[in-house]
Amino acid sequence: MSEKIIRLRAAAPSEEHVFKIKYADLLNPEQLAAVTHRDGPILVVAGAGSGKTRTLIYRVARLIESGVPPGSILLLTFTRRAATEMLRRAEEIVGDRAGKVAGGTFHSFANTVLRRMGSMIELAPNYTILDRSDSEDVINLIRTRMGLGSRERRFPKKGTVAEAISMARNKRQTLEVEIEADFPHLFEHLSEIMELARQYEDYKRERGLLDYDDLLYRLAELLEQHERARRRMSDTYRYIMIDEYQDTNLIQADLVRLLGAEHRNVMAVGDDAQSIYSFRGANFRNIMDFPALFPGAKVVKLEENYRSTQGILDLANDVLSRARDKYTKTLFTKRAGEFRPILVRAPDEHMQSRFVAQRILELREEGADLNEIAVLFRSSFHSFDLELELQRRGIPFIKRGGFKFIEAAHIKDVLAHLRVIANPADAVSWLRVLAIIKGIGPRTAGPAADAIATSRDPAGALAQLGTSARGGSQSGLKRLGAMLAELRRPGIRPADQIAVVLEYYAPLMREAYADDHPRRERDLEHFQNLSERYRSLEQMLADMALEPPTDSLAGVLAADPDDECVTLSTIHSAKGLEWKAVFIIWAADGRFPGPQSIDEGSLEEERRLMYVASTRARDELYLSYPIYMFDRNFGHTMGRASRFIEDVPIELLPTATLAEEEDAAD
DNA sequence: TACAAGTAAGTTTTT
DNA sequence: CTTACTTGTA
Repeated sequence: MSEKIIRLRAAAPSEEHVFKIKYADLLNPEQLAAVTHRDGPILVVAGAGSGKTRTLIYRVARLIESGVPPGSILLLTFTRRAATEMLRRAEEIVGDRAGKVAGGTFHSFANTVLRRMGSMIELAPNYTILDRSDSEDVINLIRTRMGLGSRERRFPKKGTVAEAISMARNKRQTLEVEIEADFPHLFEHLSEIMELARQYEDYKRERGLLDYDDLLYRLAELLEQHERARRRMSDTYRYIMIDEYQDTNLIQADLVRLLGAEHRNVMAVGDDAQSIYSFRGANFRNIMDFPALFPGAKVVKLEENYRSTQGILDLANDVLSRARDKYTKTLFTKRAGEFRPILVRAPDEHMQSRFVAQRILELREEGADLNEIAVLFRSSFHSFDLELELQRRGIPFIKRGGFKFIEAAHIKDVLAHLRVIANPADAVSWLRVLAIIKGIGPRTAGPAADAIATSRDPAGALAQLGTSARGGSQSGLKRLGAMLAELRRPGIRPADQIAVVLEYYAPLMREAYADDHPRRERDLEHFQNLSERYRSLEQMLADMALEPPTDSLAGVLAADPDDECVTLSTIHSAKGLEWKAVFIIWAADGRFPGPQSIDEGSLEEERRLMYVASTRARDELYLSYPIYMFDRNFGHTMGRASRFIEDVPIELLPTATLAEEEDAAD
């Protein structure tokens, strides 16, 4: 006869006294609801400036305080910067425990997992990550090999083909559907492009290459096909948070579904009105569909804005109110202030630049920190004239977005040498490495690169090539072989490897870029400095592909990063950031929206972009455009205000015109 | 066959 | 400014 057992349950530590942080005092009721939510799916729809980041940070703190091990929290963000910044702020609240939280972009997370578990799906752990231009190089190579693009029938450019292929994958569509919908002008080449895409896939698989899309696809493949991997992931990461959910695409949503399937502890945070990445396959409907992905998801809305003054919000709301898809959100604030944004009509581009520079100097006089000022624009080249003007007046700035340091040909050259060390099967990098040598052109380099990459003994294959090669290339190949041997020295640090490459590459570069090699040499020095942080070559290469230094080339040279400086940024790169004073330049039809955004779908996205731009400002917002615009196609034309602000009532957006100062006594 | 030099045309946003 | 393609030269 067994005795009956009565089990005692531990008292639920439900009350707030367990927590050191007084959440209720620090957060509004909606934020609090999101922060104190513990288990199960939750969607936080957070308007611009509504304390979204704050909410995420306190949720991390709260989970940690509740006894959740920091290592079992995964924070997926749009950039690594965003993740590190959030975790830094969480550390200020709960101490360095927060540093153990796993965080990064979808791509970097996928990379970490695939390096560790990729062998389960026949993926060698030393794969190389192809950035966009690498992919284009591969596509170009295959195109030439297929004999496409003869004189009679022009073939689309590699960039366009790469874009179509990537877009199809990001939207989970067949190439055929994608091309028909978004690239109708490529339709006549459909069958060739499809064959090219097939060969591109094979090429990557055979040579251990992964492009950005592969990182996501192969992680999904791993999780879908291997119960064990899926279990391990969801055991490791019990709590998942995703920031900027409106800019995820279907594969990313799939990854979230797979990662959260076991425990369903998933928090998605985003704002449908700020969806600006559809060109990357993002779909703002994703955020609406979150409750369908995780039925029973709690939904919290944050609508109170803590960032901007009412005048700025009035303009932002007005821009959004004309959107085709009506959003229910209307931002409001309790912040007092009479400031109204102003639309400045400049006679020409240079006057616009002078206005911005002058106003920046005035703001500094008024006591503003230069770090609190930003100039935003639709396309990276819109700031060229302003950059010159700022330089002329000695106003320090950094530029974000646009052409990146890492994309410069000479940096890519140096990286290619390191990449063939990390992954000898990386034929794209071999191609680059070989083509640098004098006497070797594309005709020779192509097959040679493939021979080396697929060889069991790449170093031997290279040496053999050196002896059989004709003419002048022999000595070059010999030098390359010797240099690579030195790179393979066991225990060598990445920074020293770069030093070895530079010694070899510098003379070659001086010849190849005779006109401007001093500038490029400074870049290489900068690169060498960057590399000092790394202890593993693999990590450095992955970082360079996934989270390259965000400063563009111009910015690196223009300012010491420690100094106070104005930020120039594309609107895309300004996402999630805020400044005291913001200028939006080139707010002109034909630039913003640009000439390629004439269809209704992309116009809607451009409008959201204007919304994002204007909600970056806390206290002051200036929009401007030049009246006389020079256009390559139309010559000089009269500029008009961007259609997104054209109909804004003048009370919400007063205008001003620039005039030269009268010549007073000097 | 490799490559320099010259011409013509296209140019968003990013992991 | 970059890239793609042509032409001329070694």
